[in-house]
Amino acid sequence: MNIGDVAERSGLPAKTIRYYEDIGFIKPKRGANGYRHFEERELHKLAFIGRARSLGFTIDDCRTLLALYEDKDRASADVKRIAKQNLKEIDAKIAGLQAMRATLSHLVDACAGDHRPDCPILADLGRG
Amino acid sequence: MNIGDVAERSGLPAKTIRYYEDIGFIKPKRGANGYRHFEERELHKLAFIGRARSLGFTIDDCRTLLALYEDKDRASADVKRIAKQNLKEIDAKIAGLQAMRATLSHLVDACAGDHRPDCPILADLGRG
DNA sequence: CTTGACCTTCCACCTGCTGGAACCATTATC
DNA sequence: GATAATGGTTCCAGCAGGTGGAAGGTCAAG
Repeated sequence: MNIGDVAERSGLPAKTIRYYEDIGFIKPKRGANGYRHFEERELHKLAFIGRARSLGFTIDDCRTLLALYEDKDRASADVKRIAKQNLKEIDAKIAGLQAMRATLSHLVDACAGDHRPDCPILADLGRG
Repeated sequence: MNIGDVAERSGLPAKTIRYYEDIGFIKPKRGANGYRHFEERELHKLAFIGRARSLGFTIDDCRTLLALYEDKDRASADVKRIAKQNLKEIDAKIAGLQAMRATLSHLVDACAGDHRPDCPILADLGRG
């Protein structure tokens, strides 16, 4: 497979795949023309990383997960620990966004949204 | 006021204030010793930006909001439109995180977390 | 033979700061 | 007056996680 096929099948942009090679996730062989040649195994890994990233794992998490994934002797406890930590971080992010949403929503409701210059949103931002 | 006082009173790090000068939010006068000299007005603006940032507005949003804030003839409708757009984006982020949380939480529950190598989290990430 | 899609490398840029080095100014203490 | 702590200044580099674009090589079709 060339990079374009892998991009399509993994859902990752070709740019990103090259970047992932840069940072050492994959090491595709090269053809005589210099083109990267990917095996199923690499596609698989990239798809793994793509899913992990979309679940909010950092690149560093991915490295660990990948190592665990490839180590047949690893304990599931290690993976669970990382996932739980990630879950906690997601919860914190959600809570932060919800607080932000409440404040903003309150201000939007209070704002008439008409053609007069009076605006509670700016009044709130400018208080103090 | 020197930058340290402004940092304390606005809650923004001095580094960030210098950065905000760099990108043109404020233009403090300079004393004979080269020190930045801030007026109340600048402090006010910085606090405004700080609050807007903490509500999830981008730097670019802040520019617009500040312009509206300083324009006594602006309509509150403009501000409301920006805030509503921001609210939509916050909602989308929350929804994304919640979906992510559901998937991950499900996997964490399914994972025994013992010393055996069998791990549903990795199994899920590696499917396909 | 040319067109166009695909591939390569490299370098810069994005957001929103943050850290550090190297240096000057002010103030408090001895 | 010397010294040290605490300000302030500049500039340069870097974080995550890529993205955009230029300049050029390659391949398959018509």
